[in-house]
Amino acid sequence: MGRPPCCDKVGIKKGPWTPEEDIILVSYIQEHGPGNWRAVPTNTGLLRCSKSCRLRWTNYLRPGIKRGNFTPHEEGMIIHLQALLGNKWAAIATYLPQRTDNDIKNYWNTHLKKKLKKFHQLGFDQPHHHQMAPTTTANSNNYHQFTLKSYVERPVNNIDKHENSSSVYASSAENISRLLEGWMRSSSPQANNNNNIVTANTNYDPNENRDKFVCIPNDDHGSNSIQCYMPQQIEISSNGHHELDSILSYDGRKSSCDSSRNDQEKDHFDDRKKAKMDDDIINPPLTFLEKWLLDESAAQVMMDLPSIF
DNA sequence: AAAGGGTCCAACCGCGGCCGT
DNA sequence: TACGGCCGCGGTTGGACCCTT
Repeated sequence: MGRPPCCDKVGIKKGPWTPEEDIILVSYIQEHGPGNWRAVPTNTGLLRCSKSCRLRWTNYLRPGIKRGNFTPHEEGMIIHLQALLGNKWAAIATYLPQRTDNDIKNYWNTHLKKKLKKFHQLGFDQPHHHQMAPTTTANSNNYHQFTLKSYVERPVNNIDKHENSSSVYASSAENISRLLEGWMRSSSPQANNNNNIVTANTNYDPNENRDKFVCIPNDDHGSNSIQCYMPQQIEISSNGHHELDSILSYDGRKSSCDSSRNDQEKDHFDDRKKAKMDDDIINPPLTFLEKWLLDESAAQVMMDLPSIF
């Protein structure tokens, strides 16, 4: 037998969220943490399905979300990562803390696709001397021929202090307080209590938050140190190199997350992986992403993009 | 000033994998 | 082991807003 349904469809509210609903949701999550979405509508009295609650939290109320225009740096990363990973927006979002997968997806569909199309029409669609992603997805684009240097060299200390993990909840408070601006002024004592809760949260579980960045230590390639946002999956080893499974294991023929791989294939895959890991201990490799980011040969092309657009 | 078209983005939908029962 | 709900993801939609004519 399965679980009981998370919610019944009858009486479920749809459409835009009200500030009141946001407060209820944020207050609840502050107390209980994100997760167990099935219980959220029941415990909060929200007339929303669990899915809607999760989406609202993930795409709007979650701490550390940055709204507004994308920077050229972010644009470059999206273009780059889309070329590498395809339309894996959630995966791309792990490299862009503060941006949701939904935001990235929207931005891609509304801005970048057009820009790149225009870029192609300007005659930049011939194969470049630098083919960066032989294992890229089936997307029949040539975006992979570009690379962007700017975000590779972005020092961590340029990152706004509000972006670091110790203040992620402050960002959430900003989000919702901005949202609730005006409403709070004329609100009841209850609303003021909620406001206090919103701004005073300390219960946020960092393990639930993908909005993290780590500093990749200097490497030995005669390059500036790489300091960029990286997803949680990265493990920094003692020798300063890191393993990025999601990239390293990416195979253009078959994704590493393809659960349809049969056991035999999996065994071979595991053997190869183990052999590679052993080899890596002796010769710590640059990850595919690192190699890509460090390749300066095509950097200038991408740097010129803004002026072209 | 109004109409029509375009743009943007929050939210919904449907699917597939995971996991509890 | 099978069933069925939960969760996360990518694709799509609808309505508000903006721009052009």
